[in-house]
Amino acid sequence: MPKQSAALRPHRQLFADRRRNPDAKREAVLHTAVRIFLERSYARTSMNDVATQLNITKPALYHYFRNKEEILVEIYRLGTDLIDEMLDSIEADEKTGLDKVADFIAGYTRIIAGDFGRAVVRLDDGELSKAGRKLVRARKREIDHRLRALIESGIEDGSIASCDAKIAAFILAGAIHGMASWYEPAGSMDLADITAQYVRMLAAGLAMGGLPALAERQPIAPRRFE
Amino acid sequence: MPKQSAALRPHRQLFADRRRNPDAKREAVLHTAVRIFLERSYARTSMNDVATQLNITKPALYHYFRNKEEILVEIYRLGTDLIDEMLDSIEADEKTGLDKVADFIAGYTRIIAGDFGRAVVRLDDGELSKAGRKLVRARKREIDHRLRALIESGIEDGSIASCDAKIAAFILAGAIHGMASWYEPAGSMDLADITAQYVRMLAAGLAMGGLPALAERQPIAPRRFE
DNA sequence: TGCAAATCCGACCGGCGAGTAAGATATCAA
DNA sequence: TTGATATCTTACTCGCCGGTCGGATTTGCA
Repeated sequence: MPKQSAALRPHRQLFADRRRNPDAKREAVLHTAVRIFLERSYARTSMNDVATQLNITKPALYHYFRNKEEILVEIYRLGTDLIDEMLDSIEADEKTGLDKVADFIAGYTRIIAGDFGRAVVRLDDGELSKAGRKLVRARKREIDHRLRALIESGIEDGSIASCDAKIAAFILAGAIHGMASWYEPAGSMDLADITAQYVRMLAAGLAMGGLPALAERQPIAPRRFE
Repeated sequence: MPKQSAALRPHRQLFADRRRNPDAKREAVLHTAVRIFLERSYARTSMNDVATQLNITKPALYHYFRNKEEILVEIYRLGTDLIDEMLDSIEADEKTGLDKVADFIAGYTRIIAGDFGRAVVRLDDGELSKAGRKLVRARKREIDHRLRALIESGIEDGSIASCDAKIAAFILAGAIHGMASWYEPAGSMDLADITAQYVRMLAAGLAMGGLPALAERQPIAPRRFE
C-alpha cells in the first residue's frame, strides 16, 4: 500500500484514459518507479506496487518495459547521464584542479539530491542480471575515474596537496553518496547550505597547505578494535 | 553455490561432529552468515545458502537462531558494539575535539574494514521487521549523535572551525562508510595507508584555519543539473 | 549401560512475486 | 463507419524461500 504522493498524481492522470501516448507513459512509469524504489528498495517493491500507484494493473506495465530489470537499468541510465553531463561541462572549464573538484562537489550534491541521482547511489545494482550489472558498474567506474583525473590535475597544478587520488576520490564520492541516505527533498534542511558546507569542508581537506597543526600527529591510537 | 572461503573452513569443522557446543556453533553461524551477507546481500542469501556453507541443512540453523532476522540483528549488535567501545575510549581521553575526531576516523576506518563493521554499514536494515529496525536504527542514531558531540566539543575548544556539526558528522561518516563498498581485506591496498589518508584529509577539512585561498570562492556554478 | 536431551535431517507447507496467456475494450487512421 | 492495433484486465503458472513437522541419530550424564 504505497502512500499517495501528491507529486505522483499527474502520472496517475496520464493513465486515466487510454489515449495513446507511449513515450509519456513510459516516462511516468519511470518517475513513479524511482520514487517507490527509493522508499522501499527495488527488491521489496513488486511490479504490482508500481502498477497500483499508477492506477493500472501489473500486465499493463509490460507494455512499456520488458521486465522489472529494464526499469531499473533505465533509471540508472538517466541518473548517470546527469552526472556525465556535469563532468563534461566541468572538464571543459579553464580552472585549477581544486576549483574543478569544488564544482564537482557542488554539482554532485545537487544531483544526488534529485530522485535519479539518489537512485544511482542507493539502489542495489546487485539485483541486476550479470549483463545489466556489468553495464551499470562500467558507468559508475567511469565516473570514478573522471573524478580521479580531476584530482590528479589539481595535484599537478599545485592547487591540491599531494595524495593518493584514488583514495581521495573514494572519500569525496563516499561523503556525497552518504547524502542519498539522509537527504529528503521535502525535509527542512536547505540544499544550498548543505552543498556549501560540503564544498567548504571537502575542498579544505584537499587543498594545498591545509592541516598545519595536525601535520605531525603521532601515529594514531594503536588500540585494537575488532 | 557459495564459494569456499578458506577462512570459513574452521566453522565447517565445528559442525563436522555432533558434539555439544552451542555457543561456539552459534558464533560460527554468525561469522559465516556475515561473510555471505556481505557478498550476496541479506535478501539474496537464503537460509539454505548459510546452512550449505556450514555443511548442515536448513533446519539445523533453527537450533541456534529463531529466524533469519535474529541472525541479522545479532550481526548488527556485534558491529555496533565495536563502534560503541571505540567511542567510549575516545570520550575518556583528554584531548582537543579535533584530536578526538581524528582518533575516531582512524578507529572507525579500521572497524569498517572488518566483517561486522562492514555489515553495519552495508546490510540493509530495511529488511528488518519494524521492531528490529527500530532497535538497529536507534543504535546507529546514537553513534551519529556521539560523533556530533565530538565535533561540537572541537568547535568549542577552537580546534575545529565553526560549522554545522550535523552535516559535518554526515560527511565524515559518509566518507568512511563508503569504504564498506570498495575495501576488500584480501585486496592489495594497505589498511594503514588508507586510514592515514582518511585522517589527514578529513581532519584537514575540519581543522581551524584551513582553506585560505578558497575561503571566498564565488557562489558555485549556478548551472542546473536536474 | 540406559535414557533424556540435544542435534540434525528429509519432506513438506504456505505465501509471494515475476511473468504470461487470452480475451475485452478503446483508439485512430482510412 | 470500420477494422487493425494498441491498451489494459482477469486469471493463471511457476519457482523460490522462510519456516515447520516428525522422526532418526548421537551425546553425555546418572
